[in-house]
Amino acid sequence: MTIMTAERYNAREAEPKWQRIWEDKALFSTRNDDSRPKYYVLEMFPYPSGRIHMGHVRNYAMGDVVARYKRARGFNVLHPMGWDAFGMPAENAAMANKTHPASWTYANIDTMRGQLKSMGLSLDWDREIATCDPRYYKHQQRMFLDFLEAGLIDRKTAKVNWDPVDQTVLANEQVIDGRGWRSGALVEQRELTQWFFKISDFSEDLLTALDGLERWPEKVRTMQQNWIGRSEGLSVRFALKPETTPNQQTSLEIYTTRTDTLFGAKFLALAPDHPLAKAAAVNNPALQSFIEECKRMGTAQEAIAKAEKKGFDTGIRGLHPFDPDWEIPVYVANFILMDYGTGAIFGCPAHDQRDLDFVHAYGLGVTPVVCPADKDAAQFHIDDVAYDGDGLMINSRFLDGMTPAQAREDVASRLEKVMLDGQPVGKRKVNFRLRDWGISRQRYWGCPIPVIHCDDCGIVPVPKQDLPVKLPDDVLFDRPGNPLDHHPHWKHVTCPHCQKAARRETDTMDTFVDSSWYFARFTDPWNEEHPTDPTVVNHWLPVDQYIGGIEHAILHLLYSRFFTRAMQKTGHCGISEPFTGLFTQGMVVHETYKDSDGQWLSPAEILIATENGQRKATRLSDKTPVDIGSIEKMSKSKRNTVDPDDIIGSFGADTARWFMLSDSPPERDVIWTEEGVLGAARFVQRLWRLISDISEIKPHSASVSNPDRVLDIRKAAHRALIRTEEDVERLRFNRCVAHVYELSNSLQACLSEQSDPCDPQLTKALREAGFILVQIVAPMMPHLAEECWHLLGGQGLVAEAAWPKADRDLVIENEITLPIQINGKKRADITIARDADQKTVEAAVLALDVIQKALDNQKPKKIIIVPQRIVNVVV
RNA sequence: GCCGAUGUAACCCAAUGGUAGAGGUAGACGACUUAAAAUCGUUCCAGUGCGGGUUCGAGUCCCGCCAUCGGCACCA
Repeated sequence: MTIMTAERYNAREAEPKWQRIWEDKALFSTRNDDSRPKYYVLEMFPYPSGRIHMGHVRNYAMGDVVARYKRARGFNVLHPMGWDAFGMPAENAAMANKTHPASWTYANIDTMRGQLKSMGLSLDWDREIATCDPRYYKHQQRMFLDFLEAGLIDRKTAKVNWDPVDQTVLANEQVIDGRGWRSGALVEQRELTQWFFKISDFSEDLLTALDGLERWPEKVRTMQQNWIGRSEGLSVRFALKPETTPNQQTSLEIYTTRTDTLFGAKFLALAPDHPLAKAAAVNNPALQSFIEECKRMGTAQEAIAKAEKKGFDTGIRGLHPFDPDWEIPVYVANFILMDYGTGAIFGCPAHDQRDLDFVHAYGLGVTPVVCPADKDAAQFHIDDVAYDGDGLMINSRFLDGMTPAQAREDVASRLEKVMLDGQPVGKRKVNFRLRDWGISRQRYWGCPIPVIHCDDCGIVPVPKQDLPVKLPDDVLFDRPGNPLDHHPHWKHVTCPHCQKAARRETDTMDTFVDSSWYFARFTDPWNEEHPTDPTVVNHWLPVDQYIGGIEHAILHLLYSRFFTRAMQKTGHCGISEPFTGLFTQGMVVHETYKDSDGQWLSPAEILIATENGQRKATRLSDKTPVDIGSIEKMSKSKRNTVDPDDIIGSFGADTARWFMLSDSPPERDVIWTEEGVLGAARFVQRLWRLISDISEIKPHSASVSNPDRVLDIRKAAHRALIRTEEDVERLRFNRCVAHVYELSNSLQACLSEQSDPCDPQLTKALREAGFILVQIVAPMMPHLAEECWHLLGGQGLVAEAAWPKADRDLVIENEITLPIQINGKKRADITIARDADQKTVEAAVLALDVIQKALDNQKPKKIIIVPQRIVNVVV
């Protein structure tokens, strides 16, 4: 039976219609006083860059599936949206287009809000916040003052990239090959006094608490673990020959985790900004210029690590802690970081690649001290690759024959007893790689740091009743530097203490501060008095499911974890971990295209055709051939972006959402293809036709029935339902999509074999399956689902309907097919009762012809029976 | 450079250590059509990036390599 339906589903009419109905019924406005169990699902809020991109579509489609599903399952769901609205692009736009950062930002927000609304997301727009709104940043300033009072904030110097021509601080991304992106001038490191959040006070807790984050991806926990970088090592003071030092200094403290390699030491190395390096440079112009050169690398770790290893011999000589006759040269080296440990190390080239590269440049020699177990100690030597594995100690006097772990322990306990200047030479020390969080930015478009500098009173917090410290509107971007600093009067204020003339802090906060607590603000965004309401925030937090890009795996998530702890300490919330469930989604990528001149072309400018199985691209305008390039992250510079508006305009939001959820697992990258979108669009029509057909089936009056077919349909529907539940819970949306396809295929096959009118039992089963199909589709394609729900005559809206109850008994099979392997290769299968015991299975297997043949009258060596899984016969 | 990940059919992907295939795209053939699109039906295609190892059995676990991607503290 095929019922011809002439009409097509018109997404452009249907989608706005259902969106209006949802909005009129305020379906997604969440009340804080609802008694149902809470569920907080949050996607990382966007930066208002101008227009949404496909990455947003993917991210928000995923969150919406979870939100709609949990709502159907009876939860009071909080699913809010806002804007990460401070940041550099607004200032760049201001300079380029003479627009004000605020008007640029708010115009972008308006555009993007409209785009998000057209996606049909079940968001509570009543809670919308923008971090650049004084009603938001007022509370952030308040918490800054509370943190200051609680001793969670520090002021100290930090290195910044300085552009000497533009006279401004540059972000790492604005430094290209050691030069400023605008001026092209060689960048220098400069030290500025900056504000810091003392995140390192929480190092140990941030590390150990990772174990409790069971619903976080393992890889993110590992990355954070490595970032925090706890190490147990030893601080060792090397004696210096005083006559070789610039200041009669008698010792140099280094930090190491490899005390076992002490007898392989070839040099000591100082960071270029180590005090001893600076002192040595005073009367040494060559060293001074080497240090200058190091500073020109900027502050990015990547540049420092990739640079060729270079050093400068200071002439200072250290003495080996176990041998006063053993002199070791002290270098300044470009790869030593002042921020880590003591800013000084001893170098053992045989067992550290960086040290090895370094000695190769300066001919300091290599002595291996750890020999791998499978190598001969007399023969073992190091060429270009350092050995960092385990083994036994060699060339190390009293340590020879120990394992490195034993040697580390032995050296530590010996050096604890060796005294130098009345202090032990070695001290055990736990060290963290994690540094304090520098939040000062010398920029306009950020949250002002609410303090005042007074010549007499020092640093004075802005009184809380004076908050917010608002950004001035009348600023100019006609000269480099911070507009707050050269504003005619903004920074000139009177000291709250002594009423004398004083200056406002002109630094603003890192935008990561804004995004470190927005999830808490969403719980009570209307609160004018306080950042949060304790009852409300503790009811909603932690976020049950947080979804966002893997690029935030470390900084944003770690800062938010710190900030939540700081809020807890200052009474702004009662918990320490903000996100119990985390999911990191992959990127949206697309093919790239170049014309014959090597210019990037956008997908809209080309036509792709298949010739002899080969995909060929031509330019639409002049039919010239186009090179199809590699698949890359969508970016404006490569012109391989697809505007969600275009897709939503031509196919509808459901098609865009469906395609973004299908195919690739959500944590992986997804390739945006024209074929894929067309496939998704076709399925929208197919599903609509299928449901139309089901809704039009007429049962005949006779009671004849085909019970097997009825059961098959019911089984297919309930199996799809159960699997969808499991997969939504685990955010495996691509598999949910597959279940929908599978069920549609089954229903379609059944439908095409039926006569009209239809068996009444089967009619009932098909209608039941139709409803289930619509409900499992609803979180993914909500508009189409409403339309189908309506066709089937469902009560009310599918967005309000309770999730159907799966009948688990239906999907249990009594007989199973068991594959039979001989020596691990599949050779046969048997069908046997599900609950058959091992002996029955074994007898059935041995009775098989193939097994008899393979055994050739021998006894099997072994029979492995994995119940309900597989049988392997070893012959 | 360091840290983290990924690599399966022409393409995207699936597979608690247990039959390499759930699903989609593309292709081929057929039905419908004057024809095309759409639709429906049938069907072809890999031994899992490379090299070793553990195991009765490896896409999955371990070691080494290659390629690609994310992060590296002032992009968000």
